[in-house]
Amino acid sequence: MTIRLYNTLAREKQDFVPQDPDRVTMYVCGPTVYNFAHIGNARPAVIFDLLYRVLELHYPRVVYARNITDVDDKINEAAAAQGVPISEISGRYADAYHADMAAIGAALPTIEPRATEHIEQMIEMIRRLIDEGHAYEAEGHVLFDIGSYEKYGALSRRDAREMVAGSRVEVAPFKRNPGDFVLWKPSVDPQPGWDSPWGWGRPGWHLECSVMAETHLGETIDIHGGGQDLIFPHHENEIAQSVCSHGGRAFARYWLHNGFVTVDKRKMSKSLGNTLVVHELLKTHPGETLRYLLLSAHYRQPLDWSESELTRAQRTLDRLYGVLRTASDRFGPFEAAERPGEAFLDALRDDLNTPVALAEFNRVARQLANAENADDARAAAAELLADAALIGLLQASPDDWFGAGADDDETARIETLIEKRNRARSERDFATADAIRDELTALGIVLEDADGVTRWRRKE
RNA sequence: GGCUAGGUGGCAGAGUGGUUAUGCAGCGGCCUGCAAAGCCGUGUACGCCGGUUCGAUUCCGACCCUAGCCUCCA
Repeated sequence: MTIRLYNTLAREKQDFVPQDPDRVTMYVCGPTVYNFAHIGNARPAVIFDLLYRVLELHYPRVVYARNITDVDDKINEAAAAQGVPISEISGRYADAYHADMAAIGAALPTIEPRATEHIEQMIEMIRRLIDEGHAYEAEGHVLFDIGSYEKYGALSRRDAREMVAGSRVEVAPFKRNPGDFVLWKPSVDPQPGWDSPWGWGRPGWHLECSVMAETHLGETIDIHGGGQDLIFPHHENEIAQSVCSHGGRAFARYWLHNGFVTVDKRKMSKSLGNTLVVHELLKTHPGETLRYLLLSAHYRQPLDWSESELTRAQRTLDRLYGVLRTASDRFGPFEAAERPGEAFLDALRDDLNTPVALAEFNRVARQLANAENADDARAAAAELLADAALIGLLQASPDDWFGAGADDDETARIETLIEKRNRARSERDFATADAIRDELTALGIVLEDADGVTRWRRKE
């Protein structure tokens, strides 16, 4: 019954106890919209959306905020390179992000704040930090003084002093401490900017998440999620900004971090040139296949992406849809149960153990395949469909899944051939029947004769 | 160098101090005119070396290997 979550702050699984059970709050770092999302960006979207769905089953109100970073130097570069305003870049890729995430079943969050709509609140937070002695102005910049926050480094378990030695970048001369980070920086002409007490400029990247979380969720939030690479410095900095501008009160109570999607065991990155863009993957694979693969490993583990793994995910889904189709024809129609199965839910409540949940899912599917009467079939299907709805799989109709892409004319042609073949079969003219089947095979159509019915599916 | 995850059967991937994960592939069988689909059966896996224990893949220690963060990054 209890939801258990691995809290990076404590480095252990803990029982999840919300501050206010009537309003659970969750914030997840969203995309910087300067390009198409890659499959690594999709992982947190899918994982935290699933967590949100699980939480919704247990609490009357869950507020999930996931930001869109629409002011950032990378957006500026892309805009400059293409000679268009930054809003065109951020608008285009925010739309693409929404379309791609919808295709893999990751719903929109409750709130999707945009950085550019919170400049006023950002300036306000900076002002508070300066007033409290946590930030200082230097050469048009405003910097956070990490020396002013004793617990800096608690999340990443890093010592700020060591970072001097480890620092591989040149430190700006006006910083008091090499680890001090920018809250506000000056803009020059083509760059976007806003008026502020410190001159015309733009906010630092870390600031927006603190501000948007505060604006929409309050000072202390229940859950904060993001990729493991954000632990340092991004999340560390968020904590510093929020705690110091909130009179020392906690920022987030449970910190969750997803592992990376890798290619050939290496983290996907622009510099390695191994990014796989969701937009492209969707041209050759259904969104559910991408989703199944994303869920097949535990969210904190690395997930090595490959075409062969995608094929496996696809085959597993083919079997699940096949079982559902056959059972529906025999005993359907089916209706989903009100709640997913308990074993399935237990797996998800245990730090979102999706591999165990999927094992349970497959077990229920086998029960459905083995059902010998309508009651057993309906019971198994009800559970399977409720599980499927929660985890976002089997959301297509089996016929669409197997016949995807077939237009009406083609469907009619295929069915005519099937009728012809079945006439031949009933006359025991197997030579003709097999010739027709071969003809269909050549068209990429596979036939299945079962329960006195011939079903067909497209085979790639 | 500092910090953090990992190393499980052919592959992917959970988990556990002593008993079947699950999926994909393979093999055998049932079913089928033959197939396909589905179902049933099948494989003594837990990096290496020590230690604790009646018993360790699971706990402890050392070692080897891999990836990640320390710089923008999901």
